[in-house]
Amino acid sequence: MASQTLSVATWNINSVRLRIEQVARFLTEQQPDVLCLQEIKTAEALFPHEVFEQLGYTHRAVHGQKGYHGVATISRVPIREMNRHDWQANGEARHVGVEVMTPEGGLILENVYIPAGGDIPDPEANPKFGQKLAFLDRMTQWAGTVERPTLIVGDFNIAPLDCDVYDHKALIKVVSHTPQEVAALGAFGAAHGWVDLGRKHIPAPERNYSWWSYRSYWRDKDQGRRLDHMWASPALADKSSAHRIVEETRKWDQPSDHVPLVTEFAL
DNA sequence: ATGCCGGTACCCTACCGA
Repeated sequence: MASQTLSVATWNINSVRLRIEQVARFLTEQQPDVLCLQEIKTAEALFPHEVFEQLGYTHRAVHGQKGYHGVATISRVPIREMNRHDWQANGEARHVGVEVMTPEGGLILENVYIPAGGDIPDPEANPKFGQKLAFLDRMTQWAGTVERPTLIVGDFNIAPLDCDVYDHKALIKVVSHTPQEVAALGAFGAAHGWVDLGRKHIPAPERNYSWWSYRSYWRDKDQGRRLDHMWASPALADKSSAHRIVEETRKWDQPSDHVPLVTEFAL
């Protein structure tokens, strides 16, 4: 049987309703088979299902909530929703897991929105930072139980490598790049042997940003960070054939502060 | 180096994002 290709995208859209036309443009131009969205900022009742339906993305798993957070996985190949983990243990909608049904036996696709963690990198002084670390701990416990080929994607809100930020020394105490978060993400990686596809295909220290602040002085000076990730089980990672960052979306009118990533697999 | 930008909810200011 001829091998099939599957392309998977992830994008923190920062309100799917406000930017539904940008999502439609992205899908039309990039043609991913599956798209994982984060920060949809809507309950499922107001999710723009009809737009995706018309574009051929007839399979959807939406874990939304009113106003904040929320994730959705939409697909033009069959998917089956598996679960909605609450790794922050407070009810926020930050995960949806699906099985992507392919002729080759399928894969598990986990869509996550890891908490940002507030401003102060100290769990005693800042409960949000503690919640971020607790989320990573629960994710790590879960990773040790993964048995099927799995792809975990989304807004990790951590830039792990020195070259994942524009100035390592300047950001070492800034939440998203602190040693404590980087170590917690490293423990997660080790728990399953995840392969960081962004760095498989765009090796360090090459520039590989996925987020730029809305503050103009950061945008203008290209002071970005690599906060968005696609990590694969080892055997699945061997099948990734191409990976790209669609940076142009950051220059569209009223853009998200994150840009999409796309990985293609030869299954 | 800074929510100064940008979003939602709800009632216009508060809260959230990283």
